[in-house]
Amino acid sequence: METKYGLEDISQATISRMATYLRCLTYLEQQGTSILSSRELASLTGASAEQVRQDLSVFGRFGKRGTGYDVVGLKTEVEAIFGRGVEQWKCCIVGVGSLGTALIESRMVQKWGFKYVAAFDTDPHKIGTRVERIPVYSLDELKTVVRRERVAIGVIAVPASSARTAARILCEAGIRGILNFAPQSIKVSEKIPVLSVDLSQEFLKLSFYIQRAEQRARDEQAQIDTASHSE
Amino acid sequence: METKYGLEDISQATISRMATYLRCLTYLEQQGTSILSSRELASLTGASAEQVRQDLSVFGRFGKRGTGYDVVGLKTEVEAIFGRGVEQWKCCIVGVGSLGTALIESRMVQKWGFKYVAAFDTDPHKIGTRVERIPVYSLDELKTVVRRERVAIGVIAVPASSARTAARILCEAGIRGILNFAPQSIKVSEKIPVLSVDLSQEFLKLSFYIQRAEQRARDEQAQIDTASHSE
DNA sequence: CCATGTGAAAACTTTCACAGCG
DNA sequence: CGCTGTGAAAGTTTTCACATGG
Repeated sequence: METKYGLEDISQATISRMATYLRCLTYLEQQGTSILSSRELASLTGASAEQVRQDLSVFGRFGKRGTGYDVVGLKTEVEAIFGRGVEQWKCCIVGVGSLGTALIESRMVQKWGFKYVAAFDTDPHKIGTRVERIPVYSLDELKTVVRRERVAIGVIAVPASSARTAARILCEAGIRGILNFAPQSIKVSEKIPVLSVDLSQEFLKLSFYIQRAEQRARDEQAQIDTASHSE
Repeated sequence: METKYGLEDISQATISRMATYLRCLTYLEQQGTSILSSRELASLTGASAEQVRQDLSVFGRFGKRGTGYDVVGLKTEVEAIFGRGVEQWKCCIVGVGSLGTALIESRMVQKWGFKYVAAFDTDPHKIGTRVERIPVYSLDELKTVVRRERVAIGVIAVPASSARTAARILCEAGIRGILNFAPQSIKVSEKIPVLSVDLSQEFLKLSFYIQRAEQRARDEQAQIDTASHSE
């Protein structure tokens, strides 16, 4: 039951893959699968089998040689790595626009031990209402509420122009980490982790990959044409 | 004006940073900044100055030695790299739940040359309505509409259990790329790029970083305590 | 003199190959 | 015998150092 690991020197890529493994393990558990090999987990997640083993070995030895991994056991270990069981992560949302509302409504997050306890906005029409039972407060109340409720994670879902102000207030309130959905890079104290997700950037990246894929297809076609021509 | 580049062998990390540079350049253009150095762009984006120069050098030589980069000129070049100007990217959304609606309502995407032209759902109450002027069709009509409108990008915003079906239908309709917001890995033909964004995974990652940051802080504090004790 | 652009070194990540164990 | 766990090799990315040119 020892899950001893120095939390340092673990690459972002490893953490991303660990999160993906966890999602797959949950799915497999629901399916009733009890044992799986690194190869199977690899093919489900798009990684290589060696990479799966390497990633897991950073945190401990969870498998049985000759057999593989116990799905439930490994899932429990990976959940522990992500802090599940240690605590219920209380979250708040700053910005109750369509994205903020969507984030609250998508209950995805509850499944992993996260829980929204408050939302904040500057719009007087929204203040005092509730979104899925979560009360919407004025931004002025943020510090008080975050401190009182001991909110751990602040989710920024405001326009880019207000993002930095939101981050500053959250930090002053003693937030422990920030998830930023505004298309604006955020700088706070080194001690507060900030993770930014820029949805429009994903569209840009995809359009690049599309162009590249289509360019490759054209190149291949050209090669086939040349080959058949020289026959 | 030459923007010649082999679109191959460019790392995902470089593309992500390029998208971030583009966001900053747009911001700087609005601010009225006309010239900037690699160092300034680096500090705005969190990369290093060398990395900025290395990234840009993959695509061409856009700067003036001793001076820096012309904001508008560089922005135009980077936009071209992402396919801006080449075409208006037509998008469709599969799944008009809160996330799908939020994606349509957040106009962020229009700014970069993307445009929603259709949405699809299986809910009879939604079919025939409009979300921000975008018509909602039945999923059965997807192939016809995507082909007719020559939709380039399909955005999946359905629950995990329906994601693969959605992807399959999109591919059959001749979509050129997929942006997947469902917490489910998607496998399609090698030729169709798929980019997945799993929001709940971001929460998990953040909780890991919070634990690590707090562990570090405790370790540092312990060292200070030890040091002062041995005095 | 300044900041870019770029080979080369350092650091890091992934893959390989196989020892070790159920 | 099969699959994990792991050092070492191969490959990739980042940083360094400096030549180059406005």
